[in-house]
This record gives sequence, C-alpha cells and structure tokens, in this order.
Amino acid sequence: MTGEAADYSDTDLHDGVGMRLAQNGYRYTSGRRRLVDVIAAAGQPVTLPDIVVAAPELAPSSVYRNLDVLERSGVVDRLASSGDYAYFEFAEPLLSHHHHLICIDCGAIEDVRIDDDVEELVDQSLAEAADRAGFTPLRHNLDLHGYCARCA
Amino acid sequence: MTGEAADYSDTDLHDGVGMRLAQNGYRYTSGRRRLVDVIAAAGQPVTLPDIVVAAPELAPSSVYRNLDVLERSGVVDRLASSGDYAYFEFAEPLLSHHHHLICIDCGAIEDVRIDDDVEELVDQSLAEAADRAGFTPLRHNLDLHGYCARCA
DNA sequence: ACGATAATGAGAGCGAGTATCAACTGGCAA
DNA sequence: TTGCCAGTTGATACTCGCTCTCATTATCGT
Repeated sequence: MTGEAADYSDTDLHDGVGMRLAQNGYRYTSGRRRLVDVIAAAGQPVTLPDIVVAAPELAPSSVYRNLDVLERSGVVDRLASSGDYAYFEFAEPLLSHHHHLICIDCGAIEDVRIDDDVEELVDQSLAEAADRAGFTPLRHNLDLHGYCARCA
Repeated sequence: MTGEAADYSDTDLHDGVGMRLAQNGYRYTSGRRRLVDVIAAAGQPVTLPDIVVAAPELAPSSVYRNLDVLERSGVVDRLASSGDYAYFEFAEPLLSHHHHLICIDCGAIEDVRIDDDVEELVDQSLAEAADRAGFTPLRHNLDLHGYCARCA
C-alpha cells in the first residue's frame, strides 16, 4: 500500500492530508482517503485512468473533484502535460523535492532526485534571470525528456 | 517583424524552415510563411489566440494543422501547459537553448537563458539520474514558476 | 498549360475535464 | 436518539481546445 517514494508512514501521510484538508474546511472522507492511498501506492505521478483502474469503486467525476480539492489544500500537484491526461502527485511538503523523467513515446513519468549542490546552483541562476525580468520566483520545474526503459 | 529572440535574419529563418519542411515532404506555402512570421515577431511562446489576433486571415484549423506540420519537421516545439491553450515556439536549432518563466496567475510564458556552466552541471546530474533508471535522455526542460511583472 | 499531389478552411466530431443538482452522509447540539 | 445542516457524492449534461473530414483550391514538376 505504501509507495516507495513516500517519506511518511501510512498514518503520518493520512494525518498530514487530513490536517491540510481540515485547514481548508474540507472533510477527509473515505473516498478521499482511498484516493490518497492509490496515489501513495503508485509511487509516481498518476493519471485518472491509473486511479480508476486501481480503484474502480471511485467515480471519475468525484475523483476529478477530489483531486481539485487536494490540489487546493496543497496535498497534490497537477503536472503540466502535453499528453491526453493530466498527471497528479503529492505536493512538495509531502514528497521531497525531485524532478521527472518523461518518456516522449509512452508518456510515462518517473521521479528522480539530483544533487543538492546542483539544485542550489539552478535556483541561484534562475533567481538572477527572474530578477532581470521583474519576475517573482516561487518554485522551479526540471524535466528530462527521452525514452524510458521499456520504450528505448 | 523580426523577434528579438531570433538568432537569424528573416531570410535565414525562412530558408531554414523551408529546408526542414522540404526534407519532410512538405511545401512552404504563404500561410505557413505567415505563421512563421507571427511566431518570430512574438519573440516568445505563443498560443492559438495570439496567432489569430496577430494574423486574422489565418484559419484556426489551418493554423493548428500547420503547427503540427512544423512540429513534425522540427521547426516548432509544443510546450506542455496546464492552462487552456498550448504554447508554441521555435525548436532548439532555430532558437538557442533557453528556459521559461511561467506566470502561475496569467499563464504567460517568457524566455530566459542561464549560465552555460550551470546548464552543463544540470545535464550531467540528470544524465546520472537517468542512467540509474535505465532512461535514455534527449533534452531537458527547466521552468521557473512564479508571478510575472504584471501580476506580481 | 497540364496533371498530380499537397494544402486550405468551414464545419462536424472527439474527448478530457467541469458544472449541475438531487440524493446522501457524517458531525453536532439539544 | 432525533433532527439539522453543511459538506459530499455520482450520474449526467455541458464546455471547449483541438482534431478530423472533405470538397475546393493552390503549388510544384514536367
């Protein structure tokens, strides 16, 4: 049930999610708990089909609505995608900072982490560039596009 | 007419585009030339509305089809977006390597460049991470999310 | 010019995601 | 327990960016 990418135990994860939902005036219902379990079990970004295949008892319309609720509560991030379906994964406080390997053939997305030193240099360089453009930086996004192990 | 981000003169740009289209069995028609001009004039990633506002004589359906043709020919890149419209800009050989400032409020995308040294470090770190995952890297994508000068 | 082939554009169609709304659930107070 | 009420659910209708269709038109090679 626990995805390898999660830095928390199941109970800690649910506690954290429940707290964030409560802070935003939402309830942590069984359906939302199931949804969180599915995302945690995947251990990588998931699409709507991924979710309903893993939990057919969840209604698609409710899944979309609850992903939105989780996103508003800072539990989940929606990844920009050029494919058919949007990808979702836990937001940064629940998942340590990382980046994505994106397969340009099958569209699969996998998490990777890189050196903190490099990470810091990137942030520094981007901050300078942003400053020059009058841009207020919040977070960066680093993806590697190529072919995954299966499609290579 | 010439966008400041273009590294080529108008004639060089059109020559390059024409060559790439020809290599893929496509013709460089006046509509496609007009489309290329609009993208070049923008000097930053553009959406379909941007294009038809700048060139109302271009039919939306033809613009979409031609953006696809240009993408297949390696002239244009489609940027993954979480907003309503997809963004398009010239592909790497026609535009020097750069990254994007993405406004999380209005969705506008601006080009930025960072140090070559940092760029190289990033590629190196990502290559190592990719290798560990059996992933074949092609290119990387680095975006900074935040608020643009107008929305700050 | 002529013929073959690619391109055009208006509109129909597709599909991921969203809005709607009546039925339902769970927490809380008395 | 009982009733109340705000939040939730899920089937369905709907939106809208984008693609497909196809008859017409433009472009290239000869």
